[in-house]
Amino acid sequence: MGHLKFKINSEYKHMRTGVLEVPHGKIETPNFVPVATKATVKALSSEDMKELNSQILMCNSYHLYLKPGLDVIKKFNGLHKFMNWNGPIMTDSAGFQVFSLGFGMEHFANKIGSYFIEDQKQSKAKIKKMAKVTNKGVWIDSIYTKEKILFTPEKSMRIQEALGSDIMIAFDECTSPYANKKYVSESLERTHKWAKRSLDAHKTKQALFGVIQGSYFKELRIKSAKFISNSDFDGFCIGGSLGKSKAEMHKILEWITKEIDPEKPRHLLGIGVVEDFFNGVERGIDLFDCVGPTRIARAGLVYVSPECGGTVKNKFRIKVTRTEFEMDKKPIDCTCNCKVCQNYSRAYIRHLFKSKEYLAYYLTSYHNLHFVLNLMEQIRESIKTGTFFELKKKWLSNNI
RNA sequence: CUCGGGGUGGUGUCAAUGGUAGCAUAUCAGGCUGUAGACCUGAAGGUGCGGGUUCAACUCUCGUCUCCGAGA
Repeated sequence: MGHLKFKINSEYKHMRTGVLEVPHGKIETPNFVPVATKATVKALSSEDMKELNSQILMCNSYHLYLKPGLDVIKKFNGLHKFMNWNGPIMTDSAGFQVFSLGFGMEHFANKIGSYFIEDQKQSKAKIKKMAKVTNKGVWIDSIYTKEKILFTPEKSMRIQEALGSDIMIAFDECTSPYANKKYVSESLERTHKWAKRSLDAHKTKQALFGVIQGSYFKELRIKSAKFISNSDFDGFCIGGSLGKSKAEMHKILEWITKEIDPEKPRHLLGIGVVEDFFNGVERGIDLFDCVGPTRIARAGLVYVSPECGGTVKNKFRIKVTRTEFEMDKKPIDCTCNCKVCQNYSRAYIRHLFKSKEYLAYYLTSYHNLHFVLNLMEQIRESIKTGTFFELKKKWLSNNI
């Protein structure tokens, strides 16, 4: 067991608020973990993240192992000094790259959206998959060279030790949403063996979370939840494909949370749009991470509160690059008190995008993260005061 | 005025043997859920003008307008 304390303060139905304490600080839960894959939240600095009251960041083993490499990070005694971030850091194991650079790259699938974007034509470029799974580990190509690197549970642990994260994640196989039950079942056996190997290779006091897999198969999800919960992990991650619809994702979460130790923190990997926060928290999720807020920000998509009018299709966001905002003096979000909304207009931000000015990415990334971190704070507050469902209703009026 | 060389989407293009007008960029619109991708997908948009030859003209030809260069 690593250095981690998790204290649950209040519970309301299946949801709870708590404080997760790790060497570099405390994290109030439920909370959102901004993703800083290559030791930076894209377009933002560590000082910005502090200003945004982000309580933790997530970095990535695969990417940092390739660049700058462990020698550089060891020179700084870990990521915290290297990236000038004093707060908690969790590190992903490279398990997601097994999917994203493997099946995902070959089939242009993403772990959630693949079912919902089938009507869209996919890129014409033919890309070969860059990951090959074996029982020993996974051969993943470098994205920079053609070099093939074997990632194993032991290697992932060594990388994460060098990164010095507060919370490590066990190396797993993130399976494709298209994988059939036979494959997922075999993969799950492998992931469970790897979980044991990660625990055996765990030599430091860093906390270690195990990953529950099993795709959308009830039997496999429950099996995985039991197995990981009975192992000596400090917390749980829920990974992999979460079904073909939001309804299915909610069911999967319910199967899992019933089986796992309620005293330990639960992290839902890679999930995080507005409705997911409400629906996840309601089913007992403590932490979310997601690239969504920062990725869509760089394409001009910015979050808005329901009363500020999103699009018909998605009432939580607008595309600030649209012609209709050319003369718009209003801030991105009429209720937001972030520094971007206090100081800049939609028209100006639209102009920055049209001119390809870097500031565009900064302002929209900043706002989107403020938005989700602020929303999580509201959710925490609502659990404490027993007003969660009122808040949920205000945001998701039509029961998403 | 003379001689020469040009006029192809908004822009660029020594892209198109007389035979489906291509590419880039800009524009417009979608999309992105443990970040390969400040990207991907889609749409709209053109042969300066007028004749002639031909089954068929951006392409050959005549005229005209216009731009560039040189000369007077």
